[in-house]
Amino acid sequence: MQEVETYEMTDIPEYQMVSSKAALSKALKKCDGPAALDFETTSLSPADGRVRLVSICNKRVQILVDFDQIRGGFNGVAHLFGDGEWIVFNKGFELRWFIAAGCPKTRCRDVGNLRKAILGGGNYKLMQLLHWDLDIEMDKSEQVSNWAAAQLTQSQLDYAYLDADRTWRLWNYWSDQADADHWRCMAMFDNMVPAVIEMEETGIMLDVKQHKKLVKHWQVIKDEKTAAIRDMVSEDEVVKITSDAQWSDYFARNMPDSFLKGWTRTEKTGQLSMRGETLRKLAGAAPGTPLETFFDTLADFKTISKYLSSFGDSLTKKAELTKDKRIRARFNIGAAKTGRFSSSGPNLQQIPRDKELLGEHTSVRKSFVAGIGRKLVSLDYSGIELRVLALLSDDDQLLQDMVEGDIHSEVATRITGRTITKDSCKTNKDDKAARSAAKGVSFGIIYGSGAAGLAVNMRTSLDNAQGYIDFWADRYPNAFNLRYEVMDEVSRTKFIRMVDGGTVYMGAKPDLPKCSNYPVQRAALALLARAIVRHKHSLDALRERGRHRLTAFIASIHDALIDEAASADCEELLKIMEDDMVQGYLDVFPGAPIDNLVEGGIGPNWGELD
DNA sequence: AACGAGCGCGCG
DNA sequence: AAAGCGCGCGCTCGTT
Repeated sequence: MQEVETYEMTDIPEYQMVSSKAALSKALKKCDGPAALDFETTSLSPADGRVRLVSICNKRVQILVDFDQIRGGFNGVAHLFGDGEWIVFNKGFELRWFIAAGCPKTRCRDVGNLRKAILGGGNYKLMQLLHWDLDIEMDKSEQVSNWAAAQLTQSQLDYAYLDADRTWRLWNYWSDQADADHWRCMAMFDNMVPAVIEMEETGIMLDVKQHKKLVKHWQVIKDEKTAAIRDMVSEDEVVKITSDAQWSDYFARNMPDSFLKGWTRTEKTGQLSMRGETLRKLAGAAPGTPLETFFDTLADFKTISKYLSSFGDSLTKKAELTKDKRIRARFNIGAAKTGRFSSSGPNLQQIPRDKELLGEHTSVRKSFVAGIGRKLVSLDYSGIELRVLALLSDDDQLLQDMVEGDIHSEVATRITGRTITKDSCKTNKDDKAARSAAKGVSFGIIYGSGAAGLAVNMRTSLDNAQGYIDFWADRYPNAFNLRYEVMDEVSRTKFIRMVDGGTVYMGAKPDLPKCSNYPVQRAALALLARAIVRHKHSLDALRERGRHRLTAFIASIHDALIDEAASADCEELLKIMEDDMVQGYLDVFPGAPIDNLVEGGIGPNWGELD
């Protein structure tokens, strides 16, 4: 309490209160160019709240508007903002309120996105940026105060105005450093906001009954595994079977040094690693012994526990919180350093693929369904990172192998010396293993791996790994050399310039090997961004003409788009989506080959799309 | 009780 | 000179 009262008035810049439509109109006209804008609202969502205050700040105008003083409130005057250019932080928030007020075309630009265009992505709060960029400390204690109160306190008003002031200063700071390409990149991020709002508001339906059945089954398995483990190790020896640290202590106490010697250790604390992969390896090293059973059972337990804690009741509960049983996750634009999206609350980008789980086919994605009378429509860019690598590095051989066939089979064929195809992998186990190894090599190369890393990851000798790399570098010299060009650029400039015009700052002492994949990952994001914007426009145009009334954009997962639509509309929608994705790719790589670029289909749920 | 570090693991 | 990228989240455990 005391701290809030000692607020220093000298810190508050001067601003005018505006409480009439006429005064607001006059002030907005006076802005004459971009101005920072910030809302204080009575709730986080337009569905159950209203805009109480807007603060506006640029060189000419510094005002705070109380919409409770204006007839019709914010919604009655929102159209007055139609001519302006509004600088905001977290555009998704402000734009939602403009959309709800019937003004979806209001021009908002996100200062966070300008920063991302220059430094690279991240998921930051305004307070952090003010601290890092302007060395300003902000008191956010009023942020959650009651913005519906009849009489707002002076402290609330000052707080509300300050946000616009700070946003404006941040905007000036970053505009001064932006070049034309940075502005182009900022627009790429900004333009995705309407599509993201649609995805976040629509959500994806969970078949709660189906999912509960699945979770119940997992629970039975977990109970079995728990009992089996407890038969072998009592509570006296390991109190908590979910504790990796306790298992580490237990094995350190009970196993001979010869056994412990080869056990992988954790990075920071040097404990015995309890990764599933490590446990499986230990099991494999003791065939036919109780130890094999034990390590396998512990690994099984960890797997099923992961599914239960990450993809079990937490998803059901999220769905049951809503009336329509839909899960509404967030899609955070430019949240990754490379500019990729992240997803949170829940993270829909990490829902398990269908697979054999402990000996039986398991599909979590089947729990994510289309509504009644509807289907899901989904397309992926196929092998987009390798394709992008070929295009960025101008590697004709890699491009040809990507476009004309199956690159992993191609590499496998060259490495083994015998012809391997996707078909031959279906019948020949060795071919399948060789193709999988080839895949490992190509991904290793994309991620800038050396022979040592590749050897560990592929569980092969250093010589073998080096041989693979040599082969790859020989066949795809331009693609292979891209990493050296990127590292050279970073060591000279500390920045990487991306295909969309943005730059990524790698720090004063850049970690060179880390960044060789950044331009590739970023280019894949850039073409997805173009596809997202195009697709949103396509859907809006259809719906404005009264068609596709039930169609909605519901998700984007790195290289994929997902829609939900009335069954009768799906075939047409699939074609539209395909076109939007192809054109998005061509926006970034004009004239590039489009053969076999996208794949996917239509289905009743996320697990069955064909 | 709240928080951060460390670990592990799901996805592209 | 080196050298496998990018996320979010659940859990445990020590600290405050």
